Amino acid sequence: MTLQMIESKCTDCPIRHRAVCASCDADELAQLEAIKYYRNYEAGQTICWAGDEMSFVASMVRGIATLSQTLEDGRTQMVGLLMASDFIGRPGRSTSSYDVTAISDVTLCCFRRRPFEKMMTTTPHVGERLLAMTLDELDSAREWMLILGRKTAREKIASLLTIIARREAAVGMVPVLGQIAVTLPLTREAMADYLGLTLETVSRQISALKREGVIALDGKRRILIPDFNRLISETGDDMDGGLIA
Amino acid sequence: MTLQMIESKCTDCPIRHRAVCASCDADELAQLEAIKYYRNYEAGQTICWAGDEMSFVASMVRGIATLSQTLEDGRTQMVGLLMASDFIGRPGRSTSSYDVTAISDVTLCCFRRRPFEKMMTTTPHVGERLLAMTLDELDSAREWMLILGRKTAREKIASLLTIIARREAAVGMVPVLGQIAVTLPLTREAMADYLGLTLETVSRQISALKREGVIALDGKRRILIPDFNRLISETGDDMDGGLIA
DNA sequence: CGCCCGGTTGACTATGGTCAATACGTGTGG
DNA sequence: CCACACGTATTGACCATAGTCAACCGGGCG
Repeated sequence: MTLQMIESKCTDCPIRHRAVCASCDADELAQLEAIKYYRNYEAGQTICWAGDEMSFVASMVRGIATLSQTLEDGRTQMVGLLMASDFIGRPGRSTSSYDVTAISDVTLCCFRRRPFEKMMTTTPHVGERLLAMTLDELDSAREWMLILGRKTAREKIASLLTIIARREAAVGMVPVLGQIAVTLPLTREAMADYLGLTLETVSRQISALKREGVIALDGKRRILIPDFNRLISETGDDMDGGLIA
Repeated sequence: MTLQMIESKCTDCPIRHRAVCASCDADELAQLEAIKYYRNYEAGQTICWAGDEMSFVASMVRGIATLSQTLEDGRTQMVGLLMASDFIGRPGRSTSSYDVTAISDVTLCCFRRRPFEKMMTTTPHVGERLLAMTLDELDSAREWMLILGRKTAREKIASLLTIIARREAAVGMVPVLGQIAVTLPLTREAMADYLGLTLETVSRQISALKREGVIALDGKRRILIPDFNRLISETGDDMDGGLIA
């Protein structure tokens, strides 16, 4: 049992300024406070199955979870990677469209569905923030469509690594001078499900990138990136830059 | 020059009840009316390029357009198919993230960006409706991720045909008894860009489905579906039904 | 100790991509 | 009117990338 972090005050919350509540004023925050409760999940637990009734929507407070779809013959495709401050659930729909799985220990800040939906119609900031977040999600989903549809296995791996590195950087993990380290929270199989590959192909491509010095491994899950631009040049994208000079 | 359909009154508009203005009341509609204007594009014209400054957001009134992304070596992936009532543009961002191309003659109902964004903060219904539409878009993007990442070429074609058939049905094209006809507005190349395939593979798979009697062609662009369930069984999805008993 | 899980690697195969020839329909100009 | 070119689609031969099946490795834990 890892039941830590039973936060109660929104004002102390680590995701206060990035989650769906980010632009709420004190009064709105109080309303949210009244309908919220925390839930914890252990690594590997399923948060919900596609088709399940969901009595709440939620913000990810801590940990990592995946959103995935499965064909009946077992092929699965991950369609979202949820990290701290991401939103779970769809206002206006009471069943989940996807399997949601905790892949590390996860803490959710849950809001009961009905009161939350009501709040969306009465207070402007929640809906506005949710729209902005949804538009961002849509952009990343479309970025993934490009990766899934048009990139080679090697480019897919490089793209995944740069995306995770950028997200970790955005959340505030400071890059060590010159050498960026990514703790990638995914098994080879999970990466495969994300990238539309098999786990063998993922393993082979990671080995190839390692062999050629594009990345280095520290254990199985920690990846060191000696030259971020080199990695970016393997993604097939524009060398637009963004993170790192 | 096909400058038809210069509608002016929102109340007569064919997309009045499905577009971003769907849930507006009379007063809100009047405000929109004040900032709107129409634009026409011919088949093949580019509405805007990725990175372009966009001074407006818009609703598709008529026609079909595509949203696509291109890698610098020319590989392109379509990330959205816009039909009547779909929304173009992203409030809060002034440049387009994607290439938008008219593939049939298109009429847009454009709203000047600034006033539109202002309206989003002052009137609730526009933002709410846009959120609902964006959530739907996100769902279809994720459905496409599954198709792109995990389906075979044959399943991809079958999936595309069922999706277009369902959308045409939703818009009100009545299926002929037993025999559904889909007028697919896409060239083989556009289908390939949508499905993450080459145009040759698209052509081969369509020929195969025709050879086996799953579909029949009427010209190059019109596809007859004698048994919709048969086609669904080729998509790899659940036989959940939905359209047609 | 031995099992299990996650990962790596190898040998072979299959699916879809590449390159190229051909067909078909439509509009243009001699 | 026909010849031609152009854009779109079809088909074939060959090939490359990634998938399949299987063996093996190494660490953690009962």
